[in-house]
Amino acid sequence: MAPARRRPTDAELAILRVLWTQGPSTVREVAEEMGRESAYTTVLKLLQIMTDKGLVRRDESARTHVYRAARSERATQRQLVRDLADRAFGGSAGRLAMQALAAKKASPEELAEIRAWLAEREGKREGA
Amino acid sequence: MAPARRRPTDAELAILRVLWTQGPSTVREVAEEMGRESAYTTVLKLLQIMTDKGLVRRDESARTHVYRAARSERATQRQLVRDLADRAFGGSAGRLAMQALAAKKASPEELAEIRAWLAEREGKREGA
DNA sequence: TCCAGTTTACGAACTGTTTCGTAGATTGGA
DNA sequence: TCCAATCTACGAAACAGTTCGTAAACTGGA
Repeated sequence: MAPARRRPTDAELAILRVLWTQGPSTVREVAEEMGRESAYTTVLKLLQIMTDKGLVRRDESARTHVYRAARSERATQRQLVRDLADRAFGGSAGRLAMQALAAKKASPEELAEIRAWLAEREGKREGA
Repeated sequence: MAPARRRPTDAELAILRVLWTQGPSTVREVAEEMGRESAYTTVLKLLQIMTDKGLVRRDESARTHVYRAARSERATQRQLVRDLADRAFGGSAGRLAMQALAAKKASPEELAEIRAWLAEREGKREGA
């Protein structure tokens, strides 16, 4: 069977964030982008481990390997949200959303987006 | 200075969930509630560690100690949401909320709550 | 009093994560 | 060709989290 998908660790997530925003990158590019907080070989090792785990894919055609995220930011965020909902909100993503809105001021744009989303959903619901 | 507050680990969160729903409890009560998945002494050890970390408080007045969560479910949820927003959503709790709504079907009640919350906020905004 | 049962304390093993040093391969330019 | 720079691979240490066995303290009832 497919291996259970564990959530990315903190260090892994930090790297994935770079890959999502910068696109496919070399070890050096990732390390550079992460500032001087972690040594080059630390980033390398992480990327190697992440390759084994299937979190990133590696293009070895050139001497300097190029890594890219195996799953989209979107999909990973979903996974993490689900996971947190299960662990701390009794599985209710709705309650999680509420807390998220209450926890930090969301920008007007975000609020508008959410309203739009709710409105669209409302429309569907009426149709049913 | 105050020690940095790390987020509760998985096992810790599982115990906190019991304490939040059952109220102050003994080791045995917690262990019982968690089913037979973890041995009694595992729960005990966790609660001892959590006491050191300040995640729970221990009443030692009786021979059998009674533990209670040090922080409310609400506050802990907020912390976890903030943390996840920082780690995976560029600090945007609003985007996290969006994903939460998209990730799993929220119940009609939850959606209504969110609408109400947004409406109230809308009112405040208009006043400004 | 004595014992069986319950409790806390402690330590140790095991797993997973993170860190980075060192070694060896490869490359391009002087 | 040779060297300096750059790269990957690997191992090991440091650390955190989780699990549970064992031991010792305490309690209440026979």
